Amino acid sequence: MTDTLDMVFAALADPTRRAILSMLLEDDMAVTDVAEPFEMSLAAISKHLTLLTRAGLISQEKRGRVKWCKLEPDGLRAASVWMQGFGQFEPVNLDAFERFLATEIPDAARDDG
Amino acid sequence: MTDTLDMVFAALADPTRRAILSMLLEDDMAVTDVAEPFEMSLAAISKHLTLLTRAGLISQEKRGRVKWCKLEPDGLRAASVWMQGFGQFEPVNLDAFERFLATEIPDAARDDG
DNA sequence: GTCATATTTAACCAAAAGGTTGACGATTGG
DNA sequence: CCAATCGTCAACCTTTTGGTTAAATATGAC
Repeated sequence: MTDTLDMVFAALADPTRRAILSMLLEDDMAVTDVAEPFEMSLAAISKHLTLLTRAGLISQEKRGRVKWCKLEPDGLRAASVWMQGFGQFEPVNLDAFERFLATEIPDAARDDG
Repeated sequence: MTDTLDMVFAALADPTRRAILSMLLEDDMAVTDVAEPFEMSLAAISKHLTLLTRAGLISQEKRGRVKWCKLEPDGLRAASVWMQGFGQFEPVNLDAFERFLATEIPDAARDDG
């Protein structure tokens, strides 16, 4: 599963990972905090996060001993374009979406603090 | 995997199934004809088609001994909506998000379109 | 009726997915 | 330094996925 579309769609196929993405929509989070609401081990969440990172849907940056997870909305672009091919759907307007995040959810749109 | 989004995204995660959907974009096809370009048994393709049907992405209608496969683009809608919002359980953001849809993506915000 | 065609089902298999626990390396704080 | 915290890795397990082949079912053609 090295193809981008394969990885993105597979990443989205799991409800835990979709929930993680929704959480990250509000704000960047540390791995431990991402894991907190789930009834599942930290190791399992860590694997989900690795998979989301490889799919390009999030990025992870280590600061001190804490690893911060950040949504990468642009990771959806290839999938969105593919779905557009089916006609009747509008593309996900990611540029506009990021502007939306910046104005409506200032914390989540921080670039560098 | 009974959740609709799970099934749709999982269905899209396989390159064979995406190729099948692309083929059906051009025209309805019989199972045998769908299978023809693939280097894989007819039984395998039959399973892929069953999965696509359960995900709501295609429908199959038997006429005589031939089973016709037809694209159901509307099956992508839930996935498309999820991707637009990148998640849906943020009550605070919903109003703003709909305003966002209305201004940036007029077509997608139609209720009866 | 018999044979060919279209498709599914059953039994099987290897590999991948998703989870567990426990040990480990890195970092921070007292 | 020592202990606690953060996160990953390794080993393992079970279930699902994606494929195979062979047999079965249903229909059409002659």
